[in-house]
Amino acid sequence: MKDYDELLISLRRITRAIDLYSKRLQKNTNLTISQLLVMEAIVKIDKPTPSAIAKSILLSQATVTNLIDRLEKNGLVQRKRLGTDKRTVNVVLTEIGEAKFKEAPELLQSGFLREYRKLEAWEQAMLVSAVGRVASMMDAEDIDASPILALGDIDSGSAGG
Amino acid sequence: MKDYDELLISLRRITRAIDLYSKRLQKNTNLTISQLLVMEAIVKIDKPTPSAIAKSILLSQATVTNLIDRLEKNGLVQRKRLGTDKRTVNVVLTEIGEAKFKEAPELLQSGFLREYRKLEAWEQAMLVSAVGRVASMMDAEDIDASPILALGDIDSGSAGG
DNA sequence: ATGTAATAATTTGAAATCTAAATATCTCGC
DNA sequence: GCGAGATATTTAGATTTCAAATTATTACAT
Repeated sequence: MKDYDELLISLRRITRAIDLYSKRLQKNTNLTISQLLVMEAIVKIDKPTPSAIAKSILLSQATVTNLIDRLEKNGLVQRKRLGTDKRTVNVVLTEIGEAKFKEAPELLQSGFLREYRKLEAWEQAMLVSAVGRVASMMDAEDIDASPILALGDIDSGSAGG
Repeated sequence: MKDYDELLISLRRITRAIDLYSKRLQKNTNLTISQLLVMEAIVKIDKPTPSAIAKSILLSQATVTNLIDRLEKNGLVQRKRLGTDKRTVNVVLTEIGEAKFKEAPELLQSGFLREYRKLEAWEQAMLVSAVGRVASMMDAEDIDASPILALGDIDSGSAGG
């Protein structure tokens, strides 16, 4: 039993719940949370390029390219090279995309939102702050990464997988 | 701007940090967090079968099968049909697996753990409790999903995964 | 102008994850 | 012993995600 076991389990529950919700969404609307996030970013950002979108929703550029591929294939967005710089791609919603986006479901489970909205303001603030704190501690630059590397390929010999 | 935007962003930061850590681990040790969780479960559980492992680490059976495949290919675990019931598979660590497991890295970023362990006990408890609460709210049965489920299949019983 | 470095996007390859379907085995009633 | 239904596992198919390698274009220095 590690001192962070309970936390780890809670985090896995959260991750899993989000994933399952995303998959349910896809089944019902043919859109995943990530795809919706991309669409939201397209609407929000001034001149939405893949890299700007990636930065705004915390995904890598490669992932965003992939998501845009899917959205484009489904006719919801379109790539256009508008600016003078021919490297950059601008992504816009098609009419169908706009329509779908307007009636898009929430990005968190309705069950969660119902509970969350029942809470007192101070309780919500407390949760938001706690989760934010965990996030900061999680994605901070990991200085101690070295000990891991120092063990060095614990495995330098074995099978590649 | 939605009322849960900040929370959503924090959750994405956490998810991403975990994923990146897992990938870094794989690069250095050829093991991911999920694979380590499976190994941990094998050690902890009495007669570890894929389904028991899946239940204990909150993954679907299919995912665990996949992870065991990978571990087996790398020589860290072995499948054995020990019991009288020939359907069930028992998973055991090989010697190599045991050795690797002993020197396995932590399941959360060292940077996070360092920060976490600096906190007062009450602060840790507060974070654990807050994250646990979010998890409960997240993976609770989603009653409002009814529009979807109401079609006839509340799935009483089975399936966990 | 020409070549080198930087930037934007995409492609490639690998892993995790799910549901649903397929396979193998077991239990129970007859 | 045999068939129906239950249980354990695996396979199939899809998506997300990343790093690294590629491709295309721009910016800068000589």
